[in-house]
Amino acid sequence: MELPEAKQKFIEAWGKLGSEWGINRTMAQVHALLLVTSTELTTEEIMESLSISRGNANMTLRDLMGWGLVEKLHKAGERKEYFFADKNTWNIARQVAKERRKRELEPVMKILDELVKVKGDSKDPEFATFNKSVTDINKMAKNVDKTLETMLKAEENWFWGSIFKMFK
Amino acid sequence: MELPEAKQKFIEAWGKLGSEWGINRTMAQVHALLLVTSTELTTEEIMESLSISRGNANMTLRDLMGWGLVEKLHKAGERKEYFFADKNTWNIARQVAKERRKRELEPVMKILDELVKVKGDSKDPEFATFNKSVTDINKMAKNVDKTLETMLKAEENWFWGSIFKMFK
DNA sequence: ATAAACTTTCAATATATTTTGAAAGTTTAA
DNA sequence: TTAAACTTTCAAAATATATTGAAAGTTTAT
Repeated sequence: MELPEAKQKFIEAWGKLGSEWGINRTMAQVHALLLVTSTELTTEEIMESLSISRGNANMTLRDLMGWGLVEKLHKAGERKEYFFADKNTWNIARQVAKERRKRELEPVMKILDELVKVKGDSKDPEFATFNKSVTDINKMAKNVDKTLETMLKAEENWFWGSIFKMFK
Repeated sequence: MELPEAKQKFIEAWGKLGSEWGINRTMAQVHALLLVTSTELTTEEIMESLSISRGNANMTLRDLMGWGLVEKLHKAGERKEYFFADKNTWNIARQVAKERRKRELEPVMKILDELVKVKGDSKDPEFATFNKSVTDINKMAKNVDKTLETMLKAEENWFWGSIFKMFK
């Protein structure tokens, strides 16, 4: 397989994975493109390369910057903005974990905390079932949250090393 | 907050979280409804309770059974099918992890394995960048895969116990 | 000030996903 | 059989999400 075809395959695969995980396909594709490109790219080049419109490219790049996955730089004497992605996979994973935790896990945990407090007759099977499910899910959410917190603080080797210890 | 309102809130929250993670909202809501209901429910009751059509209820329940999150049972002397959800949170997490691993991680890993093999001139920055990104992502994917495998085999206490050791 | 170079916005449009509901299919009891 | 009770299917409709592109906005150089 030649490099351009391989890049194309990577962009497609990353786009598909992204869309399966609630990240818009174009956003994942722009990210993928920047990951496999050694130079910084302009909006123009990204539009061209992925056949997307200016508006789409602009919004997507802003989103990616909002996620902390892409940065822009200005070259001396030029007015165009150049974009590049952090290529450190560990940073990418941490950044995604950080954002999703904030955007999705936190709001759900807030609701669960409310629901755990709901009082009722523990003899009532409906209440008992509700209470058990909500309490259990709340505990798991807290475990996930703590694990993510650890991951955010951790160095890559330490983190995977710890995971591997689980295999004994 | 009263129980019916609390159930409603839970169903909404679970539906929202699901849709942010690539699981269709209705599917997550039906699952949530079954999680907080002590009795088995018929298609009719689920349709009624969530205001969804028969077709939608039927397809969603089949999907949930496909994910291994819901089962049906037949009551003696009755023709209707009754549905209920496994209420063990750890089982739910494992089941979801298992399915998504098979449906999403495996196909991506297959592509990454191909892309890692692509040969090129290591003096060419374009090739070097491509190769590094793909190789790094492949490694992380393999780590995630192994962690999931461990999780699938593990008992709940052992798994979270191991995670907690990470905090020292 | 002006205009060229560039970026951002957003209403309109296109695309993708989900839902409906009525018809077709299946099973069971009599 | 037949018919009632129930489940499944799927084309059409509704809804939600993503994309376009031209106009408006901004910045910089002259």
